Amino acid sequence: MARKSDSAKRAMLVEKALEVFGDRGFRGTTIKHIAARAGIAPGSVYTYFKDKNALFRSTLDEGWDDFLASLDELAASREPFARTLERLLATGFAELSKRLALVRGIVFEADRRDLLRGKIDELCRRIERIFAAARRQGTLRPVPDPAAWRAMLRVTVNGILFSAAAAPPGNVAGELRSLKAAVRGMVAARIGEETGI
Amino acid sequence: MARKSDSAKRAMLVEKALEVFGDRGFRGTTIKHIAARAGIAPGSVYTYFKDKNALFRSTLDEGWDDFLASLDELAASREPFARTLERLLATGFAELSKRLALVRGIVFEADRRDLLRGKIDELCRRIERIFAAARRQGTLRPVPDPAAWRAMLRVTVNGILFSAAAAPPGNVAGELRSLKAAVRGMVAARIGEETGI
Amino acid sequence: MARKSDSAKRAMLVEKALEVFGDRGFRGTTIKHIAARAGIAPGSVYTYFKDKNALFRSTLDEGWDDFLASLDELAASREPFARTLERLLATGFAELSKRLALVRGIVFEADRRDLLRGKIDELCRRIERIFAAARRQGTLRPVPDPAAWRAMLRVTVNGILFSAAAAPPGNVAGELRSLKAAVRGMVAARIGEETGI
Amino acid sequence: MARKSDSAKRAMLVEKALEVFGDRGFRGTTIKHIAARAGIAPGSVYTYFKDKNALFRSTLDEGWDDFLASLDELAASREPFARTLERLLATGFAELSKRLALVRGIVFEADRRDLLRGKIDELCRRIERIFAAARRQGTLRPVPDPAAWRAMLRVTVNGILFSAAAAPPGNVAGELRSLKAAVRGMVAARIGEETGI
DNA sequence: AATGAATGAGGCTTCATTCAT
DNA sequence: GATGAATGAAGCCTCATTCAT
Repeated sequence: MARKSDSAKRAMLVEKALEVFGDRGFRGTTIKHIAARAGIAPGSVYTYFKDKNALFRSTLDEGWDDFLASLDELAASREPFARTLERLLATGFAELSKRLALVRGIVFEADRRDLLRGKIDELCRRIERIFAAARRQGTLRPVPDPAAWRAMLRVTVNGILFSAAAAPPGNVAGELRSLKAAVRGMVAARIGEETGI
Repeated sequence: MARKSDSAKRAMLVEKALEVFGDRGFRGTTIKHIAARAGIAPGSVYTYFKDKNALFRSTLDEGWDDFLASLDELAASREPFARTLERLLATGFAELSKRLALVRGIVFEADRRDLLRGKIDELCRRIERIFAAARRQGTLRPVPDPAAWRAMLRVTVNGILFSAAAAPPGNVAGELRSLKAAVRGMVAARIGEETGI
Repeated sequence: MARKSDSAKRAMLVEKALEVFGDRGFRGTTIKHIAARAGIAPGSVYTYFKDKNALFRSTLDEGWDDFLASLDELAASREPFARTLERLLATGFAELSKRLALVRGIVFEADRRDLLRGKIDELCRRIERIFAAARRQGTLRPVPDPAAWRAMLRVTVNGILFSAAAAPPGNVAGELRSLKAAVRGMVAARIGEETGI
Repeated sequence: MARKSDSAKRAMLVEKALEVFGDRGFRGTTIKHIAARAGIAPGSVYTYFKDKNALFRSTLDEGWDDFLASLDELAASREPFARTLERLLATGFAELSKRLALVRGIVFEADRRDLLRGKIDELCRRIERIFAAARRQGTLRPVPDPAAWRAMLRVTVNGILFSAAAAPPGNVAGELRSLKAAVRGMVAARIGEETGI
């Protein structure tokens, strides 16, 4: 074989691409930008991806899948729901911090609203699943109007993602911290009711 | 002074530009698109705006100012806060519906996060003012932690705007309705507490 | 209106494009080549043609149509066929000389054999029509096997076109002259028989 | 000397390259296409050929030489010319069928008119030689104007090659058959005269 | 002021060729 | 010798902007 075996290079490329897409959006990003960031020649990008679109898609899909997977571990436990919630917040915001570029990539794409909605729907479904598990296990009370509940969830999730995506580069950590506090506050009250505590 | 017809044409141009920017984003929109929508020649755009950026900025600034202005009338009244809130929702969502393109223009621009944050901060400040007025007038209880309250407000506002911006073109009205219901639900509980009713 | 009215410029562009396509073939020709030959900027080509393909098609179609039209005047006369034939040769070779680039454009395109066959079929049909008219008017005898006759016509037409297209740039005129003489010789014998003289 | 396996691989490469060049023309063919067809890596092509041009040249030269060689056997016999002619047609069209890709490669290359003319001149010379031999042996009458005769030959040969090269992929065999019939018809008459039969 | 053709920089992508393995 | 990833020049095309009319 020639040179390195290089699925590592593909991964590296995805990672770098994600950074640039996150910074500049799809249209604002050029193949040259990405290649420069990855330290390769522009043409080499096409060794790994059919075109700019495929690279973008792979970038989002793969990152988002990892993101979602990180949430699934939370669904199984039997602990009091307040603990599950705390872990959800911890994991969610840790991931958010790690994948901020990804979230920006997802969030800021006027052209691709479907992609965007799809991704966020996936995320909401995962979170719902965590709550549903807790309800099945009796650690959380059922809600009277599931559709309304789901709508609220979506507004909140969108609010978090969008707020995070828009955070000023200089103070991302601070923003995320205050965001997390706010969300904890928002949810705490409602969950308080729902758990009947 | 420019003749009346000129300023009318400028306004028309802003309006049409807003539609296109809302549909396709900044980079996805060409001067030709806008000119065609406005029924003028591409070159004529430059009679009214220095360049594409200036047009975009004017478009957002002016539309957003109108949006904000529509909220200010709500700050002055002495009615029970539940009523003010209802009017806020009514006005807010009516405007959202009317200015969806604007919101999309604001929301989907990775390059311009500052612009975006600025606009949304303005909006949050207006809404805060409405609440503050109600608190001064005693129709709403004070909050214990204003910073946390402000953070929650921002998450919610972002959530609404982003959800609205991402609504599928075919069913915007439906989405906005369910969004409004969700928000009413979210706020109702907290306000219920806060108003002490 | 802006600048010149410019359907003249389109025609000029077609003409220059034809030269370059004729010299270098479709793939060997770049938009830059054509633009340089026409004295305009590369981007300006796209004012008149959607893309390189459209330019190529227009180039061939329009030139070929003119070519064919020049032959149609020959079909109507009642003179002895030897005279018609002479005029056909005169016109045909004059046009061939004038449109050599076009013929090269038609002839040398591996990718586009259909286009090529189509064009040449059109041409053969025109020539057949001239012969058919002469047969109807009794200035030429009928042929026993029209299909075979048509096949021969096609071989001859292809032979002429291809020979002309392949002529060395330095001595096109000489080649065409000797080609014409050869064709006259080839046809004379057969026509001699067919006319019964 | 290169090992046997090497020269076999080179030959195989030439053969496959010919197919692809014949299908897609010089510019339309990529080294990758050829390598894939030959079942080797793109880089390996450069072990056998300096560059794409050299491969193309070798491809045509070698194939064409074989083609020409197949005609030379016809020049020596003492049979009546009608028989020689029949064998010429048989061999010629059999070879044409076998080497259609080659002929297409030769025919459709606007850039390389010299190459093309050279090849076809070689071919015409071989055919002339066959006729000349027959004339020397008295099985065919001399022609009064050899230059004119040569010109006719060239038109006919070009016509055949070009018609064959342009044949629709779906019906090559049929086209060649009808082409052969046409040529037989064309030549028969003249030869009839020339042989005095 | 309005027009829209013209411009040319810049983006995406292809592909002949090289060269580390 | 073989491989195929890497390279980067070069091609097509878009589009913000200019400017002659």
